[in-house]
Amino acid sequence: MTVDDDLWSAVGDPIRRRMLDLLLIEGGGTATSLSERLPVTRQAVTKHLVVLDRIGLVHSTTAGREKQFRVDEAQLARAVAQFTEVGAAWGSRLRRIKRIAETIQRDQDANDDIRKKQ
Amino acid sequence: MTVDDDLWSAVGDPIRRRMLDLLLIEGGGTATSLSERLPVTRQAVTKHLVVLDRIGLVHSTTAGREKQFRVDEAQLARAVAQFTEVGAAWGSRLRRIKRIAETIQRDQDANDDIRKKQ
DNA sequence: GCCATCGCGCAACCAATTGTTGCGTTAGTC
DNA sequence: GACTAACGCAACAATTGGTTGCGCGATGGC
Repeated sequence: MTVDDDLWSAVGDPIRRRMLDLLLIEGGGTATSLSERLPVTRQAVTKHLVVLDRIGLVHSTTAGREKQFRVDEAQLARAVAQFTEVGAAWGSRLRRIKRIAETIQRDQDANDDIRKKQ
Repeated sequence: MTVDDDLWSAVGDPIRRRMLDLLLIEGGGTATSLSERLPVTRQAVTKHLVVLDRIGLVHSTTAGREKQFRVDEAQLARAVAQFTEVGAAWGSRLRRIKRIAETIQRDQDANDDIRKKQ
């Protein structure tokens, strides 16, 4: 499996990443409910949902006047796998980069802990 | 550290990812040398290099009429850390996603092995 | 020294993506 | 039956990623 550009670029957009976050946290949502927590209009959210739907990262079910979206977990897992794959591809110098990356990640986790305790 | 949208979207572009690949493999390169191995013109590559330079993923040194670019490994490591961070954010909410992703990755690695042996 | 050429930078232009506003339609609610 | 909530669609603007075309400074063969 080579890197899937469509999948990657879909997740590359910061708004779409936040949408996936929200859908995961709340176990689903509609264009309207998502737009209330995002700095864009409902129509913009709808367009993003079309993109995510087209590549299968989300699916929708219509109930009455609501159109509920939820994440396709298997597909999202594929995306996560791509991140690690690209990360792995980076390096004959990977070892060094990976070590640095892990340090950054550890610092990050430490900061999260501090923040959590406040 | 929250996710850095600029860093992410810089690496989100497939052409820029390939550019980083090439720069890593060959230890550097110019807009012209990169464009020879990419399906876009030199001018397009230049624009991408500007983007990568602006966020510090690459640096340039001018020598005569050539402008040599090389990757900033620390910055690239930060990018890799972001991938794992986002992956972890989704994974922590859904253990299952993480498990599936790891399975996909293992399959991927296995395929790589096979390919290598041929 | 001179001139062909190589690598770059800049500007104009085109197409796709991402956002907006405005309006129409359909499904529930009173 | 009227009101409202959720949605779809269309027109438009801004940004982004690509192209072509041109000009300029550095280099190297003669």
